[in-house]
Amino acid sequence: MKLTEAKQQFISSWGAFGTQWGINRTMAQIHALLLISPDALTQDEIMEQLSISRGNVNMNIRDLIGWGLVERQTVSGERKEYFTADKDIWKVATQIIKERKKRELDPMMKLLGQLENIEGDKKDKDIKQFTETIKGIKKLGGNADRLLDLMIKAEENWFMGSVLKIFK
Amino acid sequence: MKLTEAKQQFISSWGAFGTQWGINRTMAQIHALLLISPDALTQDEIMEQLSISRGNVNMNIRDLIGWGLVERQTVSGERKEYFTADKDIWKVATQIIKERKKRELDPMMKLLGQLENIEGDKKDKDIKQFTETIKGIKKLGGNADRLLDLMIKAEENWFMGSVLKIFK
DNA sequence: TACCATTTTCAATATTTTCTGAAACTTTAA
DNA sequence: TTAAAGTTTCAGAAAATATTGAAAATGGTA
Repeated sequence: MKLTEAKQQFISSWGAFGTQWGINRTMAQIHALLLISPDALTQDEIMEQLSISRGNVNMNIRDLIGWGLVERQTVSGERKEYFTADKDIWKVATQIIKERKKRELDPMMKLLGQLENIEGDKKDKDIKQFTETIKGIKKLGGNADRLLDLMIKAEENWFMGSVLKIFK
Repeated sequence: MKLTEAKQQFISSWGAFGTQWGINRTMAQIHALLLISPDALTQDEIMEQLSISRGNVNMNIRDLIGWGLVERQTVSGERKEYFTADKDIWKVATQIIKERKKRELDPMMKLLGQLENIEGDKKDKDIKQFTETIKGIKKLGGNADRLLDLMIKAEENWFMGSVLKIFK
């Protein structure tokens, strides 16, 4: 397969993949483009390569920076800004986990904590089922939380090595 | 907190949570409702409790069944259909993992396999970066795949126990 | 200061996704 | 059969999201 074609496919699939995970298609595509670009790119280059507007590039880049996935670079003597993505996929993954945990899991755990104590007869089957469901989700969430923290802190080799070794 | 209020909050937050993960808000809400309902519910009860249309309930229930998260029940002598969700949260989680893996990770791995071999000079920096990025994602995907398979097959206690023990 | 290159913002627009509701269909029973 | 009770479908409407593009803001230079 030719590089140009492969690039196209990768960027477009990565965008579609992102959509399924609640990530803006363009944001995923910009990230994909930066992941496969050896050098930093300018807004104009991104606009051109993905055929999207300046405003769109600007907003999505800003989000990607907020996710800690993209960095702004300036070349001394130039006014223009360049953008790069960290190419270490393990770091990319842990960064995404870190952010989603902070943005989604943490607030959810907080909510569950508030919903744990319900007024009324503990024997009532509605109350019982509600409380048990909340408790169950909270427990799973807590475990996930610890597992993800472990991943965030771990080195890829150490983590994957240790965990997958459990198989044997 | 009163049960009615807590239910409302849980359902609405679960819906919002789902949205962020690329899951239809209503589908997540129906699932939440069934998770906290001790008895199976009919389409009409779901319509009423969530204030949504019959068509909406029907389609999302169908999807939930497709995800293996909800079951159809019939009571002998009655024409009506009842729906329940498995209340075991670990099973719910593994079922979701299983489905997402099948629907998303597997196709992605297949695509990456196709993008691995690019025609042209292996020394060219564009080709090099592209190939390395693809390789990196593929490796991470493979590890995730094995880890998730492990989770799917494991008992909660065994899995969480073994993995989290690595800490110590 | 004025000027140019570049970035940022955001109202308007376009696109995608979800939801409704009524018609068509199915099943059961008299 | 026919009817009643329930389910499914899907075209069109509504809502949610993403995108554009041009004006405003910013930064650097002479």
